[in-house]
Amino acid sequence: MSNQPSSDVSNPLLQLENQLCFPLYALSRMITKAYQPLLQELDLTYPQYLVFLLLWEHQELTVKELGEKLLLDSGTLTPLLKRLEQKQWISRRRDPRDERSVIIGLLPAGRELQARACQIPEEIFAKLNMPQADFEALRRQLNALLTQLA
Amino acid sequence: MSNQPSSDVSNPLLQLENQLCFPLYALSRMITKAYQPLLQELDLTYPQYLVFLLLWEHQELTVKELGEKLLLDSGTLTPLLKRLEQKQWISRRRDPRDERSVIIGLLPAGRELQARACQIPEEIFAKLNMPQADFEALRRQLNALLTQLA
DNA sequence: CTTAATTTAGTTGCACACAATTAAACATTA
DNA sequence: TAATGTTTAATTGTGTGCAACTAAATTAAG
Repeated sequence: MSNQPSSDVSNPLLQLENQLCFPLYALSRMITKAYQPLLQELDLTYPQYLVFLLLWEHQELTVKELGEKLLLDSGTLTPLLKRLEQKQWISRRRDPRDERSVIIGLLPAGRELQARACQIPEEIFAKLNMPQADFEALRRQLNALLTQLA
Repeated sequence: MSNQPSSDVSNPLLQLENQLCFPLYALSRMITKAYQPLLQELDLTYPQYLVFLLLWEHQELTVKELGEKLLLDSGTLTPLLKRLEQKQWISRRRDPRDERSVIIGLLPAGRELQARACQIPEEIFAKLNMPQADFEALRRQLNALLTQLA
């Protein structure tokens, strides 16, 4: 006759509250949503922004390399990259030394996006409203878990 | 003349490595992928599993309540719930006291899924291969950040 | 050199996510 | 109570994610 959540077969391990997966899933989406208004001004989606972070740093990467770094496969990347190609922000060409590979490069308009994006990290950090130390600690912890699992 | 990543305009704040968002995004997808083979045996997707976690605990919830708890809107939930209704796992009916609301309830087949799901949390925990204390600490930290931002 | 295996992108199909809009039911207020 | 505003789902359209499959190029084995 207890005043339980209303089920007598309630398994604490099966409660949303006690999952690790859910806050990861929800936080990931919330942070993506925090980026959205900033990225909208650049006409970029969040995964497209991640691709550009890599291209701004490396100039050229194959689809395979992008997939390894972002943990995304060609089923996701190919249509995404084709949309960026249509906007003339990136180039796609076969590697002449290995025709299986497609090399993604920055076009001038894509390179110029960097200047407009460079304030985004600070603006996001301000939105999060977290102490810098907590931010760094969490980032390192999540990165460690990520490389351990990948 | 330094041996930089190959760009002279490289902004550390714009490197994938230094983002908090990326490990969250990638970890979330990796954990979803870890659930996939277990959920496949129940013919469930990961977001559908989250809906059932709530329904097993609360028996009945409106679409609005599900959306508040999962941070999802009706554009995501309505088609997802209709698929579960087609499988005869849940019921969807208007609240007679407020015809705007749709009440989602468990049907017998949906309730019986719980017995088959109850080993999943342990199996996932084993896959993660993390000390229990780390798991709990991370879960609490992410939940705190989530409620702070939401 | 030829066959078999592997690697790499692309394609297809399905299920989210979410912004934007619509429509019905309910609440408020003049 | 009539007009206005709010709440709640549903709908539409776009863009991921990802499993499964295909096809072309390369490599390895015999």
